[in-house]
Amino acid sequence: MRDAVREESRAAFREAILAAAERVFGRLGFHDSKMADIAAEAGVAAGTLYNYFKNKDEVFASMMQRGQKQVTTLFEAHPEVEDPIERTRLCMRDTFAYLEEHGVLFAMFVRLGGFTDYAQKRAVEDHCEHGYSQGVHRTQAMIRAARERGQLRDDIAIDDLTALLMGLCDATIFAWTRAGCPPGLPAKADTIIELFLRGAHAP
Amino acid sequence: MRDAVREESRAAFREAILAAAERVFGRLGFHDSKMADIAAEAGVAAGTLYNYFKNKDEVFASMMQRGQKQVTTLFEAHPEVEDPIERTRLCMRDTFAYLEEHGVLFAMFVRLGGFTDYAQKRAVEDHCEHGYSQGVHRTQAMIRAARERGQLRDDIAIDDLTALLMGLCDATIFAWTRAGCPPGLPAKADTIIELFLRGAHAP
Amino acid sequence: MRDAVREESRAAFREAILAAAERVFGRLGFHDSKMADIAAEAGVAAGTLYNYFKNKDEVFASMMQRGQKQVTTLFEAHPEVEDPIERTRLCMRDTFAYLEEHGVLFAMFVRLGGFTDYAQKRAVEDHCEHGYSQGVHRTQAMIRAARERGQLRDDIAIDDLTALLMGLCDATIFAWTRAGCPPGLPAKADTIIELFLRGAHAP
Amino acid sequence: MRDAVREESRAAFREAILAAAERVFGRLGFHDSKMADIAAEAGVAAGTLYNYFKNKDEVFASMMQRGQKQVTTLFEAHPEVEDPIERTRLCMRDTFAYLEEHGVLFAMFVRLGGFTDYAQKRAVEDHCEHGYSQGVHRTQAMIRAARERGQLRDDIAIDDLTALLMGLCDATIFAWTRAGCPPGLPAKADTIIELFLRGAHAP
DNA sequence: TATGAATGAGTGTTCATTCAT
DNA sequence: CATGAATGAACACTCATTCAT
Repeated sequence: MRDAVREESRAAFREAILAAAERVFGRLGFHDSKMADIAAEAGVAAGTLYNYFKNKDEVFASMMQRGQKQVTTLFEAHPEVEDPIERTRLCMRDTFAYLEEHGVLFAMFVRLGGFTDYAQKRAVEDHCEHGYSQGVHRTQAMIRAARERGQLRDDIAIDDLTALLMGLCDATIFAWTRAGCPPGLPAKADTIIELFLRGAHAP
Repeated sequence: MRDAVREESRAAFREAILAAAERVFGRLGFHDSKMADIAAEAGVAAGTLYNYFKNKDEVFASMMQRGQKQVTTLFEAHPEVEDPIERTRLCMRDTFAYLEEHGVLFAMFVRLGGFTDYAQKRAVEDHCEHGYSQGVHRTQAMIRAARERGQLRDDIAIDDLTALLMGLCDATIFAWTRAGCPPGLPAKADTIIELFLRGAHAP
Repeated sequence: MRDAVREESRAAFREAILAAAERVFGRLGFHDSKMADIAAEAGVAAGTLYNYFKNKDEVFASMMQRGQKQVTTLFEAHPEVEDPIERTRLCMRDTFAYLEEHGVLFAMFVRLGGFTDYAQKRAVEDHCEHGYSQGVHRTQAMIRAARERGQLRDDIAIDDLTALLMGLCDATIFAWTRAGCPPGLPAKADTIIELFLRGAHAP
Repeated sequence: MRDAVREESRAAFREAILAAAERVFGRLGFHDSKMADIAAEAGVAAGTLYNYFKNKDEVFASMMQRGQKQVTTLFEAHPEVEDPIERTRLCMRDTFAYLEEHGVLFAMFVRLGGFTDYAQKRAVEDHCEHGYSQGVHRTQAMIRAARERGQLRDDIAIDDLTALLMGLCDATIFAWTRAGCPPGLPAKADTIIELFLRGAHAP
């Protein structure tokens, strides 16, 4: 029982530290985020971080994993909706709502794997790569399913369609970031799906 | 005259340093690139860098500016082509060819402004912002022109169409990077334009 | 009565901790031995150490004192033997046997007081100094007694004779350590006494 | 020429740092000596140390090597003296004179290899081991030569004779240290040789 | 009283920047 | 102006010690 309480406390600490890390890394990037910043944001002493994580790299990697897990959950929602495109629209809305709540830069991290700054480090590259691959595979599966149902044109490679859809999301998030993260991101999901399906050409 | 020669020599040094910086920053990211690395890559002593740039930030900012200038030039080419969409396709090809030659990570920098790592730094943010804005404005102008010619649907906001097109480029570059930068990037310009115009829906 | 039991329990804890400290300090030296190591070796929690000792220095000092007490006891044995040199030989055997059982590095500590690493620290220096002085005085007393009995030459200062005998012990222990602590150290006591008395010169 | 000057300057810096390290390590031991202390003692900035040595361990190891080289030189002097014992007496005097000039604690390091504190560290253990072994081998060779000339008794193992002589030196140095390093150490060489040859027994 | 997690002062090391040559 | 060594501020990480449970 004592152990159970302790275990719960440990989990709470870990979660608090990771949430703080998400905010700080999101705000400053990997290198400019100091362990002291994260500790302060989490309301603990610097040394405490090392009771939960081996080092800074592990904090970052764990934060990434946590974010990916959360996003993955969102993207596996709505299994009751049969139409893969419609299901994707709903998941996209949920994910965008999640992004509005959580840091945007963190979203970039999830998407890009902290690309320019961190992806070189083998220690966490696998997590990032894995998270990205998951997204690609999920999207590809959806597109394949939609094509089998005759919903998508078949004169374009699946990879290109995947890139199209993911690029649309990415660009939307990016533009939204640049605009200062105004409310209303989830509604963009509809626009994305519309553009993905019909393109920009005049009718 | 003596001065002219000297001035030319200075320019050559600057150019050599920036080219070296592009390679090193592209390879390692901002923080992991040491001034000594850049100096070594450029074949000069570390101290020499400070005769041409005030500090590391300025090296980075100048490198970004240089890249943007080069890309801008490419994007202002083909003024003889009247059709804005066709002109964009050609410019896109040229730009993609440029990216194949130069470092890919550098391309990410140009596009994202070293986003996750560096954009916070006010010192260079303006350049990045400016480079990105230029891209947005150029794209918006093209889309506006195309719409005025009746080539694009008008039930979607210009901003969204812009995000669509830029996102397609971004995602294509990104996917290409992940695939290990195989030759053939320029050809993707056609796919992008096709998808941008027609969308993914089955006919 | 309750108090007596408690007192006994406290003593048992102290002893267990000091025995653990002896092993750990012997293995790693003062600075590389962490309080956590000692606690683990003793099978208690780190915080518990502080219920028995004020701090790390006191653990070390107490451990030294304990070792010296034990060695002192050995050296005060055999009071029934009249011949001081013969008595010394017997005590030396006992002490060497004790060293074979306990850590060798600890033996070095007892002899040198953790000289290069720790003797600077005033907190424990007194104990070390005291232990060493005790050894010197004991040896000097023995030599003086032997000289009074006409057993030792009198053209050499007592201090030099003392250094000779202690140096022999020290060097023997040291060489034995370097050799990997093979069994048979006690037998070296005879060689030491023989060399001490007759020297190395051919007869 | 420029290079020659620079090279000389580098060597001077290295030497100054090692001399400072000798004093500081001798005063405080390995762990309590901070890089900042050594730098201050050498009159340079902390960072400068790292232009000459990879890390603290390397500073220590280099310092040890330097000391051993110097002592080795002293011990290879007087090749013109045929009698090995007489030659050893002369070398011992020179070495004792060197010790009086240089730090005593450093002398302990040379002899013991920083035993209790540092010998665990594999990084430098080889140097220490090597230095110690050299001393052992030199002494053994001398003793063997003396025995072949019939100068030493042959009923005692060479190893034991070696331990005797080295122990005498060690103990003499140690006792001298404890006495506060009074002048007159070189003269002790005669006493050592005398005791080594004749022993302490009354005639 | 035992526990073990929180604490935070302390240190080895890096690297952008300066400057004597 | 090029050089490359000196500088020292900054930071990740350790671990003796404290204290709530």
